[in-house]
Amino acid sequence: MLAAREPVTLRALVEGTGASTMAVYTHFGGMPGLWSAVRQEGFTRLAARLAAVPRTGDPVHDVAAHGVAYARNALEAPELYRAMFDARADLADAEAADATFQRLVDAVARARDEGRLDPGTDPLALATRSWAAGHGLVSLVVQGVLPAAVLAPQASATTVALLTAAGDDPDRCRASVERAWAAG
Amino acid sequence: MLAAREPVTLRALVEGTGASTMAVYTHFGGMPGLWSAVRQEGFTRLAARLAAVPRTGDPVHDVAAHGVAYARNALEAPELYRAMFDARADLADAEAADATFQRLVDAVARARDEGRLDPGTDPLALATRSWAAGHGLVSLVVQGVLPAAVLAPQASATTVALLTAAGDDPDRCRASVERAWAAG
DNA sequence: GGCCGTAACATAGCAGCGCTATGCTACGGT
DNA sequence: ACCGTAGCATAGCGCTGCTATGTTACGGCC
Repeated sequence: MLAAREPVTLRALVEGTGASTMAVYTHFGGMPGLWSAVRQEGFTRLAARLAAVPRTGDPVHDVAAHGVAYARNALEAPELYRAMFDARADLADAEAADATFQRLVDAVARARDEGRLDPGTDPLALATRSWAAGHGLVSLVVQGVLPAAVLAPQASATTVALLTAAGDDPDRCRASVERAWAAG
Repeated sequence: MLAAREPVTLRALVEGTGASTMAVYTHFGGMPGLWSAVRQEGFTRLAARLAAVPRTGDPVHDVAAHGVAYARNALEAPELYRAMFDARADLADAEAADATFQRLVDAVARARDEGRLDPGTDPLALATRSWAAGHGLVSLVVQGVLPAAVLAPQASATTVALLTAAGDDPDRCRASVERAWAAG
């Protein structure tokens, strides 16, 4: 129904399922609970995506690969991505989202610890910066403001800029990041 | 009503105004039209903000100043910013939004033409990159996912990274950008 | 100056929404 | 064999955006 742009109403949901509207209240407690479950499903899928990113010998590539996985997850289920960051429902499952975000923080920390980034780099701050930039790009694409074709080159360029500013060698960084986007 | 987190309903809107629900249909054609007008007002205010950014002798500072104005506009009316990018209403006033965005493109082009950025810099691409990153950061802050305190340092760092990657001198860039954020 | 066409509005009521009170039904423990 | 409980179907509540209809007030025309 999300993909078909149909309004998601309680009555339309149960129609054809043989169940009544009460089933939604038994299992989800109401429409807000159902939306919350949908959002949680979105974070679960994203977490699975990021967990599937392999750890290679190139930590900068791995950081970029997290971004690729993030973008692919959003583009393959844009409605779910939009629901995840919908403003009308407060996201109470912040701990699950935080755990997922921590994977990116760890990847950044590894790139620093293995000497690709400045020793003084704050992994949390850089990961936050990268996530925010990627989120903005993905949001605008998912919403149709920007065409999907700009996502890969823009995300790639932004990642290179952020990691280069954090100390990585520009050429080496570009190679690592573009390899991640080419593979994804 | 947006600021008070109250649901914006037709009947609640006209209550106390002496008008009836029909006035909304006469002037806006319905609730979607009213939301569209609200969003357009948001873009109008943003355009006014960006138009008020003075042109100084430092084009990189001016680029960053556009970001500062963008962020201030969003933080001073977060509900309006959220409405502007609400997914449930398609934004048909894309031409107005484009005209506003063009200001940033022009600022980037000036920074390139005055020699601060690489001659091969694509102003549209770099402006898009900057806007997307800023939009992501502002969205997460406005939605309460990130604390407001991280906005200035993160936006500043991202801007420096993007403009440095485009060819500006790192130290000079940092000085220009941080001066913009300190002034804003 | 008297008339009317039109634009704007108030009123009442429509279908649809999320939600809940109530009663039925089918299952598991004693 | 019994009953307590979990789950669900039904009916209906208040509210939503919206519309059909009647009313009013203003501006152009003879």
